[in-house]
Amino acid sequence: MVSTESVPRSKRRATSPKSVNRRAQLLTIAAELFSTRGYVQTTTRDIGDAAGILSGSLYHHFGSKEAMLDEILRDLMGGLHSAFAEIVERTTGPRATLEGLIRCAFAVIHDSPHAVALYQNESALLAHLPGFSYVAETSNDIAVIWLDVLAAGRQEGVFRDDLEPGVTYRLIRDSVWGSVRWYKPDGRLGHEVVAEHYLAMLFGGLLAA
Amino acid sequence: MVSTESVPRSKRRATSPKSVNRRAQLLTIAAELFSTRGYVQTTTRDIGDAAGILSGSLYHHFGSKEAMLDEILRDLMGGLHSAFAEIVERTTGPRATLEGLIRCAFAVIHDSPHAVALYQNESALLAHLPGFSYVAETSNDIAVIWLDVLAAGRQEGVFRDDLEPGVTYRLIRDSVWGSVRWYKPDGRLGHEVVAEHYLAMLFGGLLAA
Amino acid sequence: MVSTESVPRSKRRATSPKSVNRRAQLLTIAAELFSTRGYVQTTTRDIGDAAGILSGSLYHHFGSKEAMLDEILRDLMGGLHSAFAEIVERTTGPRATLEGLIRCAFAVIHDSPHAVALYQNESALLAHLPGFSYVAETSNDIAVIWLDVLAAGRQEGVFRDDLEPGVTYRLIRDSVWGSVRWYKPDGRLGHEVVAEHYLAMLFGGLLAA
Amino acid sequence: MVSTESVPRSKRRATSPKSVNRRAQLLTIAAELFSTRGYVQTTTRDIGDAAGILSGSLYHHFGSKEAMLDEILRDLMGGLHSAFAEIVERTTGPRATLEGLIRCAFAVIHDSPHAVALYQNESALLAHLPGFSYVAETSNDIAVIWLDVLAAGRQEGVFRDDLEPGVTYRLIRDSVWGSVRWYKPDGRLGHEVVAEHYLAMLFGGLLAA
DNA sequence: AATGAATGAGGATTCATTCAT
DNA sequence: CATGAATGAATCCTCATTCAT
Repeated sequence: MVSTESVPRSKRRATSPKSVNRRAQLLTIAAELFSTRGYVQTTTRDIGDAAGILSGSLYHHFGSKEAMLDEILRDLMGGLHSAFAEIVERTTGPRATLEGLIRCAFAVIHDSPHAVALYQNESALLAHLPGFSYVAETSNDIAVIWLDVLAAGRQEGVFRDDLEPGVTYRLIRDSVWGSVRWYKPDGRLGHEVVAEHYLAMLFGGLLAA
Repeated sequence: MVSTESVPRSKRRATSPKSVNRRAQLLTIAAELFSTRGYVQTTTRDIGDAAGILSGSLYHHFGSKEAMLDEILRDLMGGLHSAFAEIVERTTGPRATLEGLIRCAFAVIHDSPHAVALYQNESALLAHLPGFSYVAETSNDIAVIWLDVLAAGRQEGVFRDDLEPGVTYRLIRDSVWGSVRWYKPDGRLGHEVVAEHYLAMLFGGLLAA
Repeated sequence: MVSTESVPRSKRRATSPKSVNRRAQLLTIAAELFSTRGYVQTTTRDIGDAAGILSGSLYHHFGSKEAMLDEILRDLMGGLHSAFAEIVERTTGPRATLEGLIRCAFAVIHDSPHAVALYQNESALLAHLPGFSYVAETSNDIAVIWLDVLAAGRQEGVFRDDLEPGVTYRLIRDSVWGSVRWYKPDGRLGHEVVAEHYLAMLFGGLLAA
Repeated sequence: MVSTESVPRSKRRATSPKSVNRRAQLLTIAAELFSTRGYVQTTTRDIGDAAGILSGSLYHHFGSKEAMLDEILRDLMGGLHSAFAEIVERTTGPRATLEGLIRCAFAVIHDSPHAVALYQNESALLAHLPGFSYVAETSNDIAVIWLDVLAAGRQEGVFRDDLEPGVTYRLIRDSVWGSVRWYKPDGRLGHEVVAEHYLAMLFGGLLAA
């Protein structure tokens, strides 16, 4: 997700490496603090302390604390949207697509737990912060993608007819993303296992045959 | 909401009835603000403004802002626990019990959306606030209740054997309580309908027969 | 200036008197500090110290340091404009009017030296501060008043024909308002004396007959 | 203004010529910024930006931001004093001398508008900045020169007897130097014209014959 | 019960300045 | 000469809380 792709290894040394790394380091630190303590509860001093610099020095890299939040969320939302869009293109059939989306979501939670937690936990804040409307907007775009899959599956008779896609989507979404609060990236329960568990339950139902 | 309506002067004297009402009024206002803006973002002045008094005057009714949060959460958690315990006693069979628990949860969301949202959204805060450990504790007690039902159902062959109760519980919990973020108490979709929808999906699965 | 109009005299004791005074006191203190140290160099702590309260307590009375500056300047500019307009109405003939304007200006400097000094010294700041455009605007309105008098006097043959009103106005204005930097309100040289001196020099010229 | 123009590489080595130029360039930039935004409001970053370098790099040329201000003002005050002294020597008769001083002042405003504006606008700051007492001192020396001329002219019967030289000096000074705020060095109104206008008004008075 | 003035402990941000590279 | 990361002190402002009236 933070990709360090095709930059010629040789040229790497020159301008960016240190500064780019520093920014990324700081963002990682900030994301973790934001997600565990909450954005407002996290002081710039907390971030500075965790990074080993003074809080004022953060402003050499970022315009404000809010700018850090913005960068974290923008990365997440952008990556999320394109990842989902790609899955829709790559798969055939609503069931396969939905499986792909769900597996992808759990993978993202595994890779960027802090950013996702931030997005999950700070909804109240984000709704009121000017300049963060793109979060809700991308959220909506993503909802459209998932909804289309659910609606198509119902249309095609793959998904049950008595379940309303709008409600179904929300219920699925909350199960999936809510897992960020209990999933441990380095625990014994891998994200693929959790995904498989959820898919089994979602598709087959809780009841024994 | 800001109302200072005409309460007969005579009735004003009785200390308890009025003050009890006043406390409840203030808590309702606070819960709404806390849940929409976030606890930290809500200032005592916000609450005072909404109640038509000055922020300092809140301290005649409550010891602190935190005390208001405490009272809101204590009411919620207590009610939740006893409601769930009662359902366990009143019902027979894991399936009926689980149905009861889920219907109850959606009903609570309908009745106390703000308190539930508070509990959902402020997890990061609550984990760090001293004096609020009871929230996590009651949370745990409740988890035990639900887990017991799921485990018993699996044992009895009512629920699928390949689904691990611990994971299942979390997935169900997040779907159910997560709905507080989108459920509209005065919308056209009643809480019973949502509960029914979820139960259908949970028990029968998403796939068409 | 802060108007306490039609409130029944009897009830007056209740709310305003203290707070109105406090605001005025604080503004007086702020104006003096602003004008002697400069607006930016004056810290809210300076103001608080001078007022005997903590800097944070200023925010009980004013929304910001800038709001204090605003109130000071708004009072000055408003008073200035209406005073000049009144003089134009009350006098007849360009010479008498100009005399009136000049005497009034020196009187204002005597009465509100700090506010005038502020206006004189912080032109660079005021030009860049958003929300303070009214200062330049009122300044312009006032310039129009003075210019009209000068132009009329030249037209009527009272003032010399070889002096361009635009330039003349600026030269007069700077002499008059510039005196705020050296005039001492409690010195032996009264503002009437200074006005008379300037009028003598302005009308008759520096050369001996 | 941001120019990094093509200076022959060969010439580059000589430490003084290039660096002297660079210093002068930077001072010019600083003077302009100081005079338009105010000294305090101008950040070293502003200066660096305008010069095309980083703020930290300014410290290769100057010891501090204050040192830049100092150099600007020292140049101005020194030049001013010697120019006035020379005029006193070169002219005969109070009237001719005063004319010379005034014409010179307007010429200086034309040549160094930013430095003069700085001196005019930052009086509050300069009075409190330690190490800048020379500004007030030279100011005083200059005042003595002008005062002597005025007093001599009055003594000799060239200037009116009813005008007190001390007050007269201040009124003249403010008109003259105040023009820095509105005079446009590249406008259609040349500084000689303005000087002539002022002299006509000052000597002959505003009233028509 | 409520007011309104004040406290005091932060918290985000700015900025001149330093220094290793 | 210039960079860019960092410092550290100061500044404006916020806000829960107290208390005399």
